Amino acid sequence: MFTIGQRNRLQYIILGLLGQQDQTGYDLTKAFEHEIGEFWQASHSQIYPQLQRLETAGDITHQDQITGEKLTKKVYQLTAQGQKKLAAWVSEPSPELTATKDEFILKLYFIKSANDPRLGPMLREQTQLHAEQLAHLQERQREVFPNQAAIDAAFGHYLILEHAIERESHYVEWLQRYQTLSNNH
Amino acid sequence: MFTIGQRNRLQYIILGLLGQQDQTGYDLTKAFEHEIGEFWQASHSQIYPQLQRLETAGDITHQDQITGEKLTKKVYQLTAQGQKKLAAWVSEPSPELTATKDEFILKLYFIKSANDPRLGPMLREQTQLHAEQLAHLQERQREVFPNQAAIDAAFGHYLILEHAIERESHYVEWLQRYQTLSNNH
DNA sequence: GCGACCATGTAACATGTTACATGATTTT
DNA sequence: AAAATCATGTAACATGTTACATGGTCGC
Repeated sequence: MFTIGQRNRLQYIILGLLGQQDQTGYDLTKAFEHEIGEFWQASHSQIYPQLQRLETAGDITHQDQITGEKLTKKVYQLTAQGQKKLAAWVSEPSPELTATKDEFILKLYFIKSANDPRLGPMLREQTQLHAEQLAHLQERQREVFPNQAAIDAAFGHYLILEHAIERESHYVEWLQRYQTLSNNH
Repeated sequence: MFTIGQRNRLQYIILGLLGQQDQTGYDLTKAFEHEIGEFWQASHSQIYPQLQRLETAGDITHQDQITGEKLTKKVYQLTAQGQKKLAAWVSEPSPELTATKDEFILKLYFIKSANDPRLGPMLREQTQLHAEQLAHLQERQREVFPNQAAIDAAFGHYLILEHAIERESHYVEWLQRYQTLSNNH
């Protein structure tokens, strides 16, 4: 029912990011940390080899660019083939459900009784965590989408940020609903 | 911010399942397919080696049980050490956010305009998918928790099923909110 | 000159998926 | 007798994380 699949999504994300603007592996690494870090993660040790493979496959090319005296950066850009590949991926169906591997949810599964003394502290800890994440996402929304023009220019990003905010908001609400249980810690 | 970490959660889930009742690797495999498939997945090729490692570590033991003429099953059970390890894991904080790697969300990120003709079909496809999942979860809830006694006996499971239902319910609602966009397919 | 950051890689290891492999039991 | 299911494993491969490794640039 849930298939993650070995589908190498990373390559498409890189293509998508390069579709927005030419950039280096370092820039892409930063983008994964800040720009889309809420939705996908990848470290530079995955990104650099993947860039090499994409170039070999003919989906991207690069120009060397010198900074200062001799620091050589590789600025990557999509080829026509890469653009086609990206568009094909986006248009393709996504018929698979996502497996959310949430450790807290898993631990809850093994809590048998509403009177278990561990329940209260666990719920409080998660409320704290998700309330912080909610605040972070709301801050991001204010930052990235200060006006309608920003929304119109990156509508998909706006949608998924809104979705993430609502999801966290619901998560916190659900946690708080049972917060009063076992307040004895 | 999001750390998945190489924490080998599988071992704890196996301990948790064995804590509920002694069973074979085959039974555990089935449990991952049906019982907790909504929350975690693992295939038999992960489970059997992990059982061997847990036994070597002294967290579980097994008795051979003969079925029919000569089919030998290994029925695993927790040791006192395994029980301790399980309890320690549940009590431990879970301070890390879960990275939800949802391919559809990722694709949306690269949709720049509300007028993109791909948007409507994508939203409809996902609505279908998540509405089905929602129905499946609701069916599970009716099946597993037909009365208050069932809830009292597996309270954590009840909580996470409720959470998953509400999450899917919100997901569908959010998708439908933008469903009217680009109805030209 | 020093520290923070820019910039690019590889190595080792852990985890997860798909395929390969075998044989017994039960149901139709 | 055949098909479905029970039952247990290994192998090959893909993905993802942490650590190792190196050197340049920029601001103070």
